[in-house]
Amino acid sequence: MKKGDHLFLVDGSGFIFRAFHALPPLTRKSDGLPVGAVSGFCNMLWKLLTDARDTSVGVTPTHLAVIFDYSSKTFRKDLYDAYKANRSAPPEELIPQFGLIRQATRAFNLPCIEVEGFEADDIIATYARQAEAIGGDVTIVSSDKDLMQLVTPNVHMYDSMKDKQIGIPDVVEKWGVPPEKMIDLQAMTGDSVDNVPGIPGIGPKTAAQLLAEYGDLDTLLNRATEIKQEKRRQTIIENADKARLSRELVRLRTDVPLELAVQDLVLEKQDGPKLIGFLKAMQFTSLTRRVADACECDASVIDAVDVPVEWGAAAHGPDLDVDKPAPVAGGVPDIVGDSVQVPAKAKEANGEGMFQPASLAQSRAEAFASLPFDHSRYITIRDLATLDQWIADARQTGLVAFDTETTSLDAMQAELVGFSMAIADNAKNSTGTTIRAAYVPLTHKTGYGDLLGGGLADNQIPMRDALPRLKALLEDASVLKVAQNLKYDYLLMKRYGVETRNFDDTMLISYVLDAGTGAHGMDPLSEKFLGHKPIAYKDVAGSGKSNVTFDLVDIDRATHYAAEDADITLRLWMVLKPRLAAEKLTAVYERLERPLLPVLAHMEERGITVDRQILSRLSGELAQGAAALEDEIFKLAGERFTIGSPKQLGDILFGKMGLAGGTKTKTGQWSTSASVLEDLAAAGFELPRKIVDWRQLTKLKSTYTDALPGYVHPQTKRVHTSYSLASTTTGRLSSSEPNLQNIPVRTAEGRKIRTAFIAAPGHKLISADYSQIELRVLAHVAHIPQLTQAFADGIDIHAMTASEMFGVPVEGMPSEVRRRAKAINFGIIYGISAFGLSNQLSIERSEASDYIKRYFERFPGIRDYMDSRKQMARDKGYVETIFGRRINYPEIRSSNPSVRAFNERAAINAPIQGSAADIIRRAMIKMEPALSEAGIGDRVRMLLQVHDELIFEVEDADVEKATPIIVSVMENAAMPALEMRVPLKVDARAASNWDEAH
DNA sequence: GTCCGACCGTA
DNA sequence: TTACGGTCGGACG
Repeated sequence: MKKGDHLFLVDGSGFIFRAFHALPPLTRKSDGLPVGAVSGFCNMLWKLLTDARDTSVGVTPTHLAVIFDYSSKTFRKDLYDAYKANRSAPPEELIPQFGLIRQATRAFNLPCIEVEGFEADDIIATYARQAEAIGGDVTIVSSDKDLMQLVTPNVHMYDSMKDKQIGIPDVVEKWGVPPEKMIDLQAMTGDSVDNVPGIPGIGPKTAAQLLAEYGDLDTLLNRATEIKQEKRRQTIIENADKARLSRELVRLRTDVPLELAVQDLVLEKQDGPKLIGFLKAMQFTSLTRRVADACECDASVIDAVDVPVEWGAAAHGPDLDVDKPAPVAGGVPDIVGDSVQVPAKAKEANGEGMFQPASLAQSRAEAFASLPFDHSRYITIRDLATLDQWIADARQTGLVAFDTETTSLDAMQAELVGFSMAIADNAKNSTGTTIRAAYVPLTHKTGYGDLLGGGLADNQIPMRDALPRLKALLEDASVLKVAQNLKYDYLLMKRYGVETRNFDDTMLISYVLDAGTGAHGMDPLSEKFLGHKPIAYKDVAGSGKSNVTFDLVDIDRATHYAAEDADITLRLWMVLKPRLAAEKLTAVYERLERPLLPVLAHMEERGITVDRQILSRLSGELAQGAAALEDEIFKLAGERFTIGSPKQLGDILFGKMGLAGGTKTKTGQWSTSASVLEDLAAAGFELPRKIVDWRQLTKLKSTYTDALPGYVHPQTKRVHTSYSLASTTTGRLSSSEPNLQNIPVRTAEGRKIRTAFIAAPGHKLISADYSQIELRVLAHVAHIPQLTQAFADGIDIHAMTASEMFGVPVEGMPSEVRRRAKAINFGIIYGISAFGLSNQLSIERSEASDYIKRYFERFPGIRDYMDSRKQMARDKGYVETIFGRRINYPEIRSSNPSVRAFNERAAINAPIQGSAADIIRRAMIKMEPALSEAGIGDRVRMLLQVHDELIFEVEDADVEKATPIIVSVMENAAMPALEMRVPLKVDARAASNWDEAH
């Protein structure tokens, strides 16, 4: 190597992480091997080797090496034990790519360098300084800030993904200090990702300012007493040692012992066939062609080389908790199922391969796709001997599908009328189904036409005999119970003293597999997977006026309906369960979905007390207020009309009164939404203001104060909502009848409703809510250093955003500036568009565009994140949460641009909203065991969940003990499955009503 | 009776 | 700009 030579040092380890997040996911066609980073790496290398001159580097390398980390154990770990301690395991798809990129490097005939005990950065530093000393030039192919300290007039960095060269001015522009001060700057700011402590509360801005003033870190520390700001002075003095330690951690070593001298890194000629053999193995068709053209080889005669792959992934997907044995349900029955239920034909056709999850799922789907339903095989069980036999058969096969028939859709009020079972026999039978099903009527009444009606129908097993047997079956952990929407049956049976154990829920399995592709109710699933439209409930029990409760349904008709439900449920399980393993979603189902079912059932069963007197008093006040407004509205309008009719109101405002500024809804009606009315009110019109006020009062009255008392349970005197586990696309829960997730909180008037939600006598309500959980998730998934740092430092996140974007200091910031930043932050989570933001902030579209542009400049990781989610949704048809929950977007490739844009925004939002939902799910699952371990499991009762908030009812004396446990479970909910890059924060408060606790 | 759109409450 | 559920009016049969 001599003066004028040019050494390229490629940061191989850095590239793979960066490429993984920045580039669209890509898998090898033949087997799904993830190869996105490998592809990016090969393309980048090829470009550098062939026409680096045309990139922003502008020169061709004479020497080149690719550098890797040897392992995570380095000398830094000896300096500081916690260094990189909170690094989580790399994403599953990355694992095989580490090895592949090394193999790619060798295929390119390039030296592949790693040294035990040192990071790639140290090796790069050593080579860079050596080359510089000889008089050569150096380009470090990386954009990692940790390498910026190496930049000199002769050493540049190159961000290959953005094709951007980084020199001294670029470092100064980005960090406010020249490269040689980067070490001091990083020593002060620390790095939460690598666990470099730094000085708390000092970010890059402050650090740069201090360095400008004091010159370097030592001087600063020596003269720290001169710092004017009291708080800052104190933390710097207190953390001087941490800063010195941090400096040693971030300072790169330039004395790494190297086997290959810098002269040996000379660029060799490419071996075309060798490279093509590798590229073909990776199935990179276009790069293979380009390489073949360049070296004038005939790619078609070159065989793909054998590339060993370390997959590093279990068939069931990631295990989400390492410290806990996997919950076992259905291991044995799965096998029983395989060997018996698939009709003989499907077995033969698929041969041995069917024992692989994917081919089993495939063959099951085909076997059941249109297997006919034979109702004549359904029986009614009316005697104990037959019932006992069926239960024995269920024990024998270890698997039974069941369904309850009741008098109500409300599991808290329903009475058990009968139950059905379906069993898969161990019989070889090629002529028909191998599933048999039966209905056990228990409390059917005599016909309702009977004047003496109400008596029990004849020939039913008495409840007192049947119930103990049903209990024994449902509580028997050696038998897997399968049901559709089991939470209903679980709660119902719990009220009869039965706690169902070892279960699967076909609705939840479908939800985990196919969220986003349609409903997960039994009827749609049956049509979709079994090609069968089930008997409609209303055809059995009637509808409308002639609707009867199930106990009045004729037992023969009931048998057809009920037994069919159990039959369908078992078939759905056969089809869906193997897909979990085939699609690597078992862990999501077993860790996030199934265990939540009993937790929610218990919450629903507990209910919450609402004070009916408070509500009725509020109703009176609201009625009065609304009546007064009505008079004024009619006077202003000059006529009486139905204020609640948007159609009539639109005619009055924009027709009769001829107000300007109206917009139309998509059906062509005048829009009278609150924002339209607010605009008119701001323009000086009285009527719209009154309408807005009237709407608020009547909304509160009709939706809350009038409706809630109707949900008070006659026996428990409490309100029992119902949570749906499977009705959102993102993994959130929903609440209905009543919806307790939309109780007002924003206005003072609305909050009064919350005062009616009270703790039982001698108890308090504790409300514990996550602070900014979605923005924290965003910081984590998109790797936004400023956000991560701000959360680590406990800084006001919206103010920080405003400060970054508008250059306004946090202290004394006008509230309007912060408000805008806040709207932008939320916009980002929602998949921002200039149109949406301009609406939200009532500003021009062009101004909103500028904001977004500036945001992306300030936080470039955000744009990368958004692009990568869109790309993933397009490539794979789904995106996923940090715990692997999958959300499908079948319409992401729609030719309709607005449909497509909508799906893209949703695909950006879903991983954020869904990851937050997964986190609180984990907290809920862990809550009862944690409280029990502390000895207060039976005295602290979780009642409600409102997306980022949990509400508990606790005996007065236990509040002090319970609160820190609740907070800790919530804050640590992601662990140990996942170490987040940002801390989670939970605020908790206790009071006698929900308003004061919140 | 049942369905749909408009509107509005929550995170 | 994301995700929900409930109430109302009004049109349909």
